Amino acid sequence: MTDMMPSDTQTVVTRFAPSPTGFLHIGGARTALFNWLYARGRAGRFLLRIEDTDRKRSTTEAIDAIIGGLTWLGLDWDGDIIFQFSRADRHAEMAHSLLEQGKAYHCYAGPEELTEMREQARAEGRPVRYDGRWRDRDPSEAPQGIAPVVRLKAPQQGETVITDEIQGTVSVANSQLDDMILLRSDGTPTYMLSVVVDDHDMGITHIIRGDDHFTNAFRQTQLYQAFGWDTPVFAHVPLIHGPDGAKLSKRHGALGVEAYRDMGYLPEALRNYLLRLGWGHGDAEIISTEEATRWFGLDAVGKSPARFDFAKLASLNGHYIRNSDNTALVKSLLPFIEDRLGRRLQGDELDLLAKALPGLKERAKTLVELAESALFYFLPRPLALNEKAAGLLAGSGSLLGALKTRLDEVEDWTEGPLDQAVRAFAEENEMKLGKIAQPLRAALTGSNVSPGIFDVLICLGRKESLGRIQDQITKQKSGAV
RNA sequence: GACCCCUUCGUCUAGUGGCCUAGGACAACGCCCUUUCACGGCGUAAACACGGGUUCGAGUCCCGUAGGGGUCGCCA
Repeated sequence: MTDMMPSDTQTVVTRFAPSPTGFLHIGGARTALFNWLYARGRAGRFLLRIEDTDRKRSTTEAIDAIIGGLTWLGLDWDGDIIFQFSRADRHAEMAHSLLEQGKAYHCYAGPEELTEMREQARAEGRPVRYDGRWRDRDPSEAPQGIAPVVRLKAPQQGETVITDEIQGTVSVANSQLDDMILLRSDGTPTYMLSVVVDDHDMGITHIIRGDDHFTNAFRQTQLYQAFGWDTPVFAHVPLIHGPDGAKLSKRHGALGVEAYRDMGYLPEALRNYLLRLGWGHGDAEIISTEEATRWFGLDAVGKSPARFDFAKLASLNGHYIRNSDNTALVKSLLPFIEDRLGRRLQGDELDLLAKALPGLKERAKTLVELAESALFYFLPRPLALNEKAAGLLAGSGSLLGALKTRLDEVEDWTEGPLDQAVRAFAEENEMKLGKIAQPLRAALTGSNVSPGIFDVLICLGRKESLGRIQDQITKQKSGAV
């Protein structure tokens, strides 16, 4: 394995090469992350290439989604984005040079003929592949009026070996590989040709990609050999499966990274989670970007597929939320709150949010949860109560009234005096603090769950707190009569 | 079907022949902390797919079986 590595003096160049046929899904995001980490940790370059040679399925929306996803994740690439289709002439030119050298040939078998060939092979239980029927035919036999494709004249004897940094050394008999199409009948290059030429021209030293490309590596190796080029280092990363163990595909639960953003996950949490999916470094779980670039290597990437587990992502996300800088957190949280509130937050409300955030962020696993837990601060009086809060108040009798009388006397609305007043009130009534705090919490927040009660009292302020308590007293009285 | 790959607690993983009566994390459960919920602390339960070898000794090496996955496009 080691002797296949390029010499130490060569700079590492990796690339992420998605096809713009949909959003940036979670597997692609991890592939991008691994490539980014590998290059960044080795003072190398990380390039982005959009594989848009399928003109029918490539969309600008998908390109935007991929760029947006990478940007949100914080994975920056070096230089300009390469659009593969813009290099089609170069790819075709290389195919023609192979044709001239007799290493490729024209094939006149049309789509129907090939389908028929495959169906028959399948029916007879034979391997399903092109049988090379035009490989050695004389050009004079070419039928008129049919545009041919160009196929590689691949070796039929021996075997093709790839040395993969993750999968190890694997060989396949050349008899298993058919002559791949290089140029379509309209003269445009296929993926197989384009990747090889681009990876070579871009000076890619390490190809880190999903395991679904593993068998492609054999065909690509044959192409590298036909061109007389050295192969880059291959590293095929096992795929990510869904929670049920089935393949995580776009139609089976795979989501775009923007969906994770909308669910309230932080990019640093998603990055940390993705990094640990299929890769490990001893017992390390919470891994900073700096540590990740320092530690990441292909030798520690596992060989088996991993299942996606939302619970662990959520746990990591909670950690990153708790440890977020408040100013930055407010910025990412604000859209979630305003979206739920249906309006923008005013200046003094922003101050309130900043003040309340430390108490709030302790208890949320996503920005969605965080936003919902913050909502009560901004809702107008009188507050609607959830079921449990209503139950707490119903069972508290005249407690609120007596408590309010006591709180009315507190002029210095800060933790010390408030704490003192409420505790004194509890002692006088021979009640545990919880018996008082819970109804108070219900009146103040409309819920049975919230940050510490003194924190809430202070953030809300004297006037608003007293007002909210009075609302419930009034409601109780009217209800009693 | 053919070719190739994979298999340690429910999940992600540590483990590269003796340090393993298999470690960590998430989830679960219990206890503590406590004004609720979280956080935090402590603890419990939980795995080397199976069968053969090799070896003084195997989770670690080899073979087979079973299960899972990937690929087999004029898609990428």
